[in-house]
This record gives sequence, C-alpha cells and structure tokens, in this order.
Amino acid sequence: MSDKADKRAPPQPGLIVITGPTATGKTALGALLAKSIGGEVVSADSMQVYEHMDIGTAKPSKAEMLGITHHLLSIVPPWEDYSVARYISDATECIDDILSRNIVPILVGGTGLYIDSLLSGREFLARGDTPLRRSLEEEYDDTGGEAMLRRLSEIDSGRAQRLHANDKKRIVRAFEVYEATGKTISQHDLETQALPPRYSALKAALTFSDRGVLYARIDKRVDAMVSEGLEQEVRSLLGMGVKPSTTAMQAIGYKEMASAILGECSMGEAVEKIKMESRRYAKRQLSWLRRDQSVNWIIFEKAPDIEGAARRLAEEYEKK
RNA sequence: GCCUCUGUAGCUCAGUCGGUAGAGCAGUGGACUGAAAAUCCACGUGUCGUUGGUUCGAUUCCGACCGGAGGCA
Repeated sequence: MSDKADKRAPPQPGLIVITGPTATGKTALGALLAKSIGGEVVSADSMQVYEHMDIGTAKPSKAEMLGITHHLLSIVPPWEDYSVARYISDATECIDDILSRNIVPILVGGTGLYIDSLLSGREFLARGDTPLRRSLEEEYDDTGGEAMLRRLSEIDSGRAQRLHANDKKRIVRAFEVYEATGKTISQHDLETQALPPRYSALKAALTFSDRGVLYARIDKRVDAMVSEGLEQEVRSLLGMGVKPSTTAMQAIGYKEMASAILGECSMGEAVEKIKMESRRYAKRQLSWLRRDQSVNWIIFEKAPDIEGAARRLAEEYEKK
C-alpha cells in the first residue's frame, strides 16, 4: 500500500537545502549556488508542482534558472491532488539519481513539511482521498468535534489530548489511519521517528532581520504578480475546468483571484487579501523553521545578498 | 462667519446615567507525520484630540482651542 522507500542513499554525501519564508530570494540563491558548485535544483514547493501555475507560485523563469536543471516543477496537472507522500516518492527518486551522477542536489523551497519528511526517514500510510475520509468528515460534521475527539480518546488517548476539537483535519486523519491500517497514528508516528534519516543535509534558511522589510517585499511581489497577469492565469485555470475545491486552487493568490473573478469580491479586495495571506504564510513558515535547531540562518538586512549567501554556503559545504 | 455632528487600541467602531475601557479586523506567538500556500490554538493598557473648570475623583459633565464631516449663509 505504501510506496517503496527502502533503498536509501547512505547519509554521507548530503544535499544542500535552501528554505525560508516566501519572497526571500531562495530561487535566485538556489540557481546561483548550483551554478557555482555544479549542482542541480530540486524544488520543495507544494504548489510549484502544478502545471499552468507559474505566476502565482513564483515558479522560476527560464532566465532565473541560469541554465541549471530544475526538478519537480510542473509535474502534475492542477486538477490532480498532490501530497507529501507523493513528494517523497518523487523527490527520493530524483535525488538518488542526481547523487548517482555525483552531483550535489540543492533542495529549494518553502514547504517545511515536505523538506522535513523527506530528510527524515518518515513514511506515510493510508492515502486520504478515499470514501473513508469522506464518511469520517461527515461523522465529524454530524456529531461534532467534541464527540469525535472523545471517541478518538478511546483508541488513541495521547493523540486525542494533543488535538483541539476544532482541528477537523487532524481528527479525521487520526481515524483514517486507524481504520485503514489498525494502527493508531501515535504508534505510526513513533515508528517513523525511529527510522534513520534518508539524507544528511546542510540546511540554510533565508530571512530578514526586520519583519517589515519582508512584508514590504511580499506586498511588492504580489503587485508584480498581478501586473504579470495573475488574473489571466487563474481565468485560464478555471477555464480548464479546475474546480475551486482542488488542492491547487487552495494556493494563495489563486483562491482569492478566483473569488474576485466569480464576482464574490472586488479585484482590489482580492489583491489586498493575497498580500495579507502571503504575510501570514510567511509568519507560519518562520514559526515552523524556528523550532528546527539544525537550520543555519542567513539573515539579510535590506536587499538580499544572494552572491554573498552563495559564497558562504559553498564554503560551508566544502568544509563538510 | 454661524449651526450641527464628530475626535477612544495600527484600522472600523462600541462604552462608561462621573470611579482610568471593550469588540471585530489587523498584528504577534505557538502547533503541525498522505490537503501543508492547507488546517488548528492562544494573546487586547490605549496620554479615551489638547487645555482649563466643576468634583474626593473626569475619558465620561461644562468652557475654550485644534483636527475631521455635514448644513446654513
């Protein structure tokens, strides 16, 4: 049922990871570093995997790629729902191939869950887009979060204590794993925590010393996306029949633009909302990264010093 | 120039029949194991425009001034 994940590269060679909140220069740094040390870029972005979503996901353009091979961009159509599990399977295959050619894989992206899950040995089970999930969701809606949580505490009290009654997704997921596999999700977590890591990595996270600078860059970038034709991009997705309920359409920039196109709000309101959601997203990314003791922070003052960061990372990497 | 209304948290506003104040939004912190750009949780002190007066006590009442909106000339 789960995808193959046995043959693991020895955690010696290692990769370089470039992460951090949106709009900090990850893409530029990744390409430049790859160019200077002879690497290839592997995306770690949950939305750049979709085709036809280029502007709003800030996918690197041909020019930005600097002639470097970039993997895992535009690999699935937007009406298909991607997931962490698929990412791990795609990324391990891709990285192992790069390593076998004696090239340094440079993982670039802001999706923390994807990066952490890939580097750790974590495996997943019980895929979610099933009738089982739908019936559990119905149960949650009918009986309510409290009741559902009480029922969960009978099979997995540890997990039930950590979850809030409103956390529908995780409550449903806990039952899903249990009912599909007979294993509680706590047990599954423990087992995957015991697995050895897949890869060793030099992790760098980019950010700015002043939050205001980050936010100003985000706002500016959203304006740029709009003038580059974000609206048209979303219109064409809708025209292709991509439903607003798909995972791809949950992306920031797309859901708001879609609702403006459907007349639910004005274009101006949508743009403001996109900026706001992007700022909040950056905040969440920071909070995810802060608890990771293994990240090397590269903190910019004003404009990101991409060359300097690339030099510094190349040096650090040589040392290892 | 006169009259009316108005000035309270970053924003929009509520409120105190006089005992120094509270919502929404924004913001901040946190969580996070097959939706993760998703999802969930927690957190509300600010010269109550300024300045005099009345009062034991004023953001609340009165006066003046300053800013904003509207009306009459």
